[in-house]
Amino acid sequence: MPTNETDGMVKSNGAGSPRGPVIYASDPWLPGGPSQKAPRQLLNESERARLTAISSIVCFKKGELIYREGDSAAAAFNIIRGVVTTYASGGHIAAFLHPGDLFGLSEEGRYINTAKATTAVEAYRLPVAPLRRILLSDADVDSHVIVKLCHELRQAQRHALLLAQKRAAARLAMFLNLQEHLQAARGESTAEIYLPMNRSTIAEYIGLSLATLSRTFGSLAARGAIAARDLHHVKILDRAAIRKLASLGKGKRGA
Amino acid sequence: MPTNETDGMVKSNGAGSPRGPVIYASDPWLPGGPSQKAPRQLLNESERARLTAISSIVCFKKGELIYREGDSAAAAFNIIRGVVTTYASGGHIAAFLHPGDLFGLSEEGRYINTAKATTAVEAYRLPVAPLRRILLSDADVDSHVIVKLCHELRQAQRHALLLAQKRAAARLAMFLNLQEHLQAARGESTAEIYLPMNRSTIAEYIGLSLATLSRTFGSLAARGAIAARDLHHVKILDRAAIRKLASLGKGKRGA
DNA sequence: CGCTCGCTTGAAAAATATCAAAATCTGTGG
DNA sequence: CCACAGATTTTGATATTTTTCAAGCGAGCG
Repeated sequence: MPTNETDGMVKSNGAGSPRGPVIYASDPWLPGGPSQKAPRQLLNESERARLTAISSIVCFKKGELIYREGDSAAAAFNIIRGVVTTYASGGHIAAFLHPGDLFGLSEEGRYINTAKATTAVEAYRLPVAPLRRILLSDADVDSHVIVKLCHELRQAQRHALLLAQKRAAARLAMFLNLQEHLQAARGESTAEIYLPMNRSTIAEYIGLSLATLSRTFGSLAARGAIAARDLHHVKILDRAAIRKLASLGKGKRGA
Repeated sequence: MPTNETDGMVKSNGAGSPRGPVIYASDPWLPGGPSQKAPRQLLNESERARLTAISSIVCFKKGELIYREGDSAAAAFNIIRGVVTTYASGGHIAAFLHPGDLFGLSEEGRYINTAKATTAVEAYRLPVAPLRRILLSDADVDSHVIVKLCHELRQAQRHALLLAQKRAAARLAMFLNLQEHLQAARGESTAEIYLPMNRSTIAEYIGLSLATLSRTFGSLAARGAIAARDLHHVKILDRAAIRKLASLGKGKRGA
């Protein structure tokens, strides 16, 4: 068994299941506070129906490996519920994926990164062969893929922007902003920021040591900028402070 | 005059000019040393002819601003000669663009970043209106755009990977590797790495202060890992050392 | 010639990494 | 529901690294 990519428990795609694959893409980076603007669903009914026909639903337990870099890519996934983390070669974290996100795509024959379930995950599993047939035959889906890629590109660029910050507090502030905007883009409440991943995962994502990240959380809380209900729920108390940290690294440098 | 986007000197698109727009995309991240594998041209003759028909050739002087974030996007560009640097909002550097690269695209109505000529630049200028017509009418070009976007996405992810490194030497080593691979992908010689941008630009790109970057260059040279012919030409002497630095941050941590 | 701009170098200060121990959380089994 | 074991997170002390501020150097240019 070269991969455990099929290890996820398979549920029948029957009654009571969601209505079919959903792909969201919208620009979550609106200036100012997060907006509740509804995300844009990229697939129309007919496209969704065709994708549903070839898909099954799989579940992964928290922490479970979904696929490993280099495994031959048998399927792509579309998240229904939960959060997935992808790791680039070298062990660094490439992205956090949420419901509506698509992953396991954009490789040629083999997966180019490793995917792990950060929380319990439920997802559509889309076998590549039929998926490719659909993509090739439908020009509309093609253009949706373009939109999705632009979306991911912006994400990656924001990640780079975050990592280019020199101060730990600036990185964490940008990270929190990012999560909040993504939440808003998904149509979820932004009363509180939900951080499904654990501290070491965040530390890796924003390029800090675990100890420094912990201290930085503490320092922001001590300053009254944020309040942590528990390890996975943070509230921004002083938005101006967070924004200032995030925008130009503690506001020392002139704009 | 809301934008100087048309300030570049316009050359007649006549005899002696290159044969038409060229878009390259290939995976420059082949393991091991750089390869001389030829880059893949994405456009066929007919596509190129149609793009040529709507394009003019423009030139920009070294340091000249090509367009600014927020300007209304009148045209995209395809580089013939020279290097362009794009700046994300906040002044951070998003990417370095080379001949065969396309930029000024993937915005909606307005440019989302700022582009500046890092060296003297010659480029095809593709007005958006006719360009859009071509893209909409041609499914093939569509799929080429997808390939190109995947390419840019990988680039951005590598940039993030680079920035996630904690030690300055590791970042610089990754940067040099990256430039070398890109050179190889473009079919240029890799006897020497050409760095068209100045030191502060590199410093921004890899998220270090100018002083630290300078010291790190010096330190790598002192260790015999690299040799700098001048500020824009570097040779890797000890490839193993560079690779070790680039792969796991000085090799302290187990794989 | 004197200028500015870009790069290097120096010294001190600040920030972060590292190593290690204590505290807290999570999930499991009784 | 409680107690326990293992994993995760916080906190502490110290060592490195990087930033910062400032001064020098050199090339290109008016």
